[in-house]
Amino acid sequence: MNQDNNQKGNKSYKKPYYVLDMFSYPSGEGLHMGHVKVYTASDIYARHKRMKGYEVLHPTGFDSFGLPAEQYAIKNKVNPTISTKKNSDNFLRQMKDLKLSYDYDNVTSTTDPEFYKWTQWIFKQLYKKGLAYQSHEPINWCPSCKTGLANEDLEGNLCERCGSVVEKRPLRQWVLKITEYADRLIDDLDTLPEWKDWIKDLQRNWIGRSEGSEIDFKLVSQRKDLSFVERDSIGLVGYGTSIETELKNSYENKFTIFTTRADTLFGCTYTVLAPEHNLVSELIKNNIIDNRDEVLKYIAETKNKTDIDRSSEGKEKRGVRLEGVLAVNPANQEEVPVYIADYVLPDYGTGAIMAVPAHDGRDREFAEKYNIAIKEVMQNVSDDKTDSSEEVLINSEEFDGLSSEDAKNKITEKVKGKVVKKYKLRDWVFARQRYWGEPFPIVFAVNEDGSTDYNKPYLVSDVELPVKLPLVESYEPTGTGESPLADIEEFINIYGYIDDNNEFLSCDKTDKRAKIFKRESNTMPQWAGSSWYWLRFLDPHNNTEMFSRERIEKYPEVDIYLGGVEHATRHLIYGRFWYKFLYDIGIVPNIEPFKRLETVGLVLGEGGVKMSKRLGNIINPDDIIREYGVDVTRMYVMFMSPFDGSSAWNAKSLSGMKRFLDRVQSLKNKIGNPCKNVNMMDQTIKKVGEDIELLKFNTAISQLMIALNEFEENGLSLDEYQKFLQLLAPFAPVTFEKLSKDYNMEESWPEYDINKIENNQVTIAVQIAGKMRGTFEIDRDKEDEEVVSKLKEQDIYNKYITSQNIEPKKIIVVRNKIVNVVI
RNA sequence: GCCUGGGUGGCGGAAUGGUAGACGCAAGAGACUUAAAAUCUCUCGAGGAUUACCUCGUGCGGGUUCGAGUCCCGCCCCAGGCACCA
Repeated sequence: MNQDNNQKGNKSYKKPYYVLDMFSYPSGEGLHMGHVKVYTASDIYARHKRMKGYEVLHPTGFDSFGLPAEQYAIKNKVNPTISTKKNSDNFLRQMKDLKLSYDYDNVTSTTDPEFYKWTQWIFKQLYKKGLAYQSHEPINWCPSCKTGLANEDLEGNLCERCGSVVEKRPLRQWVLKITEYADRLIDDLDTLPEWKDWIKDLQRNWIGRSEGSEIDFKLVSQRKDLSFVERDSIGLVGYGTSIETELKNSYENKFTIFTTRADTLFGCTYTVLAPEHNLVSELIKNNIIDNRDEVLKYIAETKNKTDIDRSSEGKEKRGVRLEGVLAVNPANQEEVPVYIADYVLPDYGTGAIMAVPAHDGRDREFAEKYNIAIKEVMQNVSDDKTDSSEEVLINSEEFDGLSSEDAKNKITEKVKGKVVKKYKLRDWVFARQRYWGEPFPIVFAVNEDGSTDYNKPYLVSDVELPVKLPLVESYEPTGTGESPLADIEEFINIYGYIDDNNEFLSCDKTDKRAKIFKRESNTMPQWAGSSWYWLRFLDPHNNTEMFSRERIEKYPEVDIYLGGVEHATRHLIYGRFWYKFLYDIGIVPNIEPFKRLETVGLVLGEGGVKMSKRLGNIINPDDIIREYGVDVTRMYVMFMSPFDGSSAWNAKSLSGMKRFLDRVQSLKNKIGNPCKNVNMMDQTIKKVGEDIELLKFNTAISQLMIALNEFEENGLSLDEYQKFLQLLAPFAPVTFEKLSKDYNMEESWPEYDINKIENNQVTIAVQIAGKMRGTFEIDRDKEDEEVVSKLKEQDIYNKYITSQNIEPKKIIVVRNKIVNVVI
């Protein structure tokens, strides 16, 4: 409350405040009820802040790159620019219908070249800092969308957008090194006290940091013929010599495992490599494995298995032993078998594990299946057997009795391992083989034979930004893993030269310096624009800078950011990553972009099911506004549940809100003497203001209803009437405008008198033996003794205590609230 | 399996450890009306007494406390996220 007092005193200075809601993808369907809920909430919040004297920045715009527009374009042969414009205009029309108080003069869109110029510029900076690189590793390929996808775009093993099973496909990609920011993305969550803990958990979980050790295991060959020779060397003359020679040259190698439980190293009874592990193919190539065919068969099976196949097998752990080799446990030099198994993932940790079946459930399951030894090395010393944190080492001589944590370090040190951190988060696959996205500011040199030399990329000079998307006739992806842009000769082939900054500048073909280059044909993913859009919102018409210094200093961070939870692990991680990067290169002043984050709950269809086209239960905001008016629509959506809760649409409840606003219209007739209940207005001002701050719009509205009930019954003064209208204004702007115009009212938030909030009389509840028995009235803040003596005058006390000849053991008085008689 | 969030009337939902069910919807009764709609008044957790009283009641079982929807322990169920992460 205290920080809100800035409207007093210096009138000319208004404290800046940035209220942002997640901008929308302008679909052909128009706004849905979910939009109405978030946007109305942020609008009420913004209006309230404005009334309290803040200089509120409340912008909107569109995230208009993306597949649906492109698919529409493919089908109808129209450039997505056109359909996108049409849809955005419809969205804006609806937003205005809803009386959302955005700054409509500064609406911008990610597809605006003046916008994506800066998206390209940021990419350039990432590239310059070594945070953008090309990769040919197998990536997730959606055969239906015909494009590569980031891990974040998958649901299980399915394309998040179309539900197709994705394949792994090696494809040239641009990748951003988000993993380099993984620690900061986790650690800096601690600097965000206004974020909900569960959202932070979601992000931590997604990034998935685990701290552990990397330990080398020696791999030695153990040819079957060795044991054969040893057994038979006495008898088989002439055969032994050659084998001995071969043994001397025998294969020796090593591999690195990752573990978070280095303390259990002594309990390792086998090791597992991912079937895809490089060492496995090397062993096969060098003919070290005795059961080569079996191993190859298993590897092939793994390749063909999708994640769905695997889980349908109940995640039973299967694997194949690599016959002929053994791994040496560096802690005790024990030789243990080596397996390959698909429960070890190639792209996490080092793709190899030490298995400790005694202390890991998965390893135990596997060991039991293949009859591998299980060796206990930890003992629980806690009284509470469920507390696994109090384990000490046993069976290791050297380290006996050490606690788990100490043992991790000591053992890692002993075996010359490394303490390392690993993440689930992968680098961000930042290229799509599609038309409707930001082109990369990249060209490639051309080989003598005319082919593109992808090893020689050059950044396009700033003066040539934006690299504009060309107009094309066909938007269909090639399907060969290239974007449709690859076929547009006029776009792809470009003459120019490399300037002093080692950047590409185009020039005329006839220019002496002119050489042919080829443009990058991939485009950026839809997440690119949304990773920084709120910064462009500061200054969308600035055609020389991303935003002016003055603007970023005024609004260095978003004060409150409202949107859907579904963005917690993608947009909000990408956005934080880019913002941190921009901080590192001195563009923005903070380490975190969003000071307070609030997530909206779902608006479900009647009966509590999701609204969907298939079920035909979609409620169209336009229809509701037409039938009931804007204010009823806004207030009903706010009243139906708390902001972060989800609840079902109920057409009948909607008419209750209409009743409320109708009654407000006729409240004017009750103006006269001040309300008998002198506290009502002040209580309401306090409650509504506080609830808006907490986004508890449902209880704010209920307080307005309580006030209305009171005023209808007991009348109200003109002053009370005007204050009531002001409180209503952020919720029901149309009603406010209509009713306030007779009074020449200022649109400011009324103040309350804290001394008037509380009644002089309070109701004390009487509890006898812990049960409620009645109440009595007494002056506020009376001493406990007075409360007790008043209590003893009560009939209820007589009935339960005096007349029963009971002597209370104790009487507990809670000031202004309750007395409890303990008997 | 792991991590979150949640479970309160017929429904949406209120309750800094202090009168459970605010506010609203639906339902019932009544008033107005030729009638209906709208509007207004009253009732509305369950059971029993039927005047103003008692008993039970916030997913289940324990516990802490003068007092628990709220805190602790153990379960069950629902929703979301992650998912063989070593």
